[in-house]
Amino acid sequence: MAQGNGTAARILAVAARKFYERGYHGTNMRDIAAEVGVRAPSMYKHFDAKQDLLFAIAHGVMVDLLARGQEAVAGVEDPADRLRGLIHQHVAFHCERRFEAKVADDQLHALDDARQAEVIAVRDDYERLFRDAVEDGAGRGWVVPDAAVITFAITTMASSVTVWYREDGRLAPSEIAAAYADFALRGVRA
Amino acid sequence: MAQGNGTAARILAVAARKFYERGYHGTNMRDIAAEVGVRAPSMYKHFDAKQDLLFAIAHGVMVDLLARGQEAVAGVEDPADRLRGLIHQHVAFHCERRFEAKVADDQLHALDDARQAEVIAVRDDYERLFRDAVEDGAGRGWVVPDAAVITFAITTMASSVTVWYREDGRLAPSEIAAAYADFALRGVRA
DNA sequence: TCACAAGGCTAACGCTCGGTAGCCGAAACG
DNA sequence: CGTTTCGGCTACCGAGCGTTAGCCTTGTGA
Repeated sequence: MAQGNGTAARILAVAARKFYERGYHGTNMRDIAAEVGVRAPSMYKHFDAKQDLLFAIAHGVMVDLLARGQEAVAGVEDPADRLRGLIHQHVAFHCERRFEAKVADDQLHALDDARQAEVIAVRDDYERLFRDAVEDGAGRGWVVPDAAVITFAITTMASSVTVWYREDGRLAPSEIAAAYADFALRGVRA
Repeated sequence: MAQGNGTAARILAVAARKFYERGYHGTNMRDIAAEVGVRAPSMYKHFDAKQDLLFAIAHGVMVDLLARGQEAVAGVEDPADRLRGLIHQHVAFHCERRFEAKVADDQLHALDDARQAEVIAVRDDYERLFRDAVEDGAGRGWVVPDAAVITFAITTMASSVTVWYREDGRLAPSEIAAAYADFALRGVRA
């Protein structure tokens, strides 16, 4: 989420959690406002429409995710190292920002076509980081029956931490990330 | 979906696809009715409330899934064979009934507590089939840092076909199922 | 000091939604 | 052959929704 404790940032933080819990259409502006500590009309001083909240959340988290993914692979040659770094970063990120991340995964259908396409374009760039690593690996003898299928399997599996991760849970994000990375890498390497 | 071409069955089939595409709260009764070829009030001759549609879809698909899972492991001793059979059946099922299956995964929040609990109870029984296989495997030297985490990773990954599988696609359900099962089994075995 | 911008508030609008009331034709059944 | 059931329909209701209008207080800068 955008930094800061300003009202706009708090609105986005609350909206992300509500959209995560009940979906975009299952959440109303009055509920968000109440939890922010404000009345619904006041939110329109910060955002023009409810859909802008969803777009800000989904687009913002995808842009951050892409940037972190690009950092993770920068200068790394070996595809196994690249894939491991990507998975590790992906899982840790999805633990720490699980509300926004899951909203960006599941609630895009509520955006109009143009904005949905804008978010998806960023997501496609991000997924390409994974697919490139998998395809490079396939060229070096990994077991990859279908690069798209395997790539999607890995990212989906790694995203699933958004469902169950808890800050006060038994496992730290980096432990979970390591477990997933190990699992996936064993899965593709002969 | 329940068999038959009766109006009730057609309502459920359309509702499942609409809930899949736009979510429960993003779908209205008039839209479902229009696609069934009927007016909204007529649907109340078959179901008492909108939520009953969601429950019928989610509970129905989970009950069927559990039954098929139990068949898949019946009489199979080796945990690797059991896990492979479970994944194979899970993936094929999620291809063939992707609308209902994804609705049962993602839309439970829209059910009241009692019905949500009822669906979750069936889902828990189903997941236990997988966890038992993973734990048995862990007892035989598989690489399982955390049985719950690995089990959830496998089922989530295998469920993800609901997002992209197409009936007219390049890969048949059983091919996809085999790819996932291979990947997962390599992931857990030393 | 005073104008203005920022950011709260209350009141309320117009629309959409899930659901109900009640009518009607056709099929099933005694 | 009459009657009941089934499953459509139209008309409509009441609630809740996103959003707007317009007012007021507070802080800021000329």
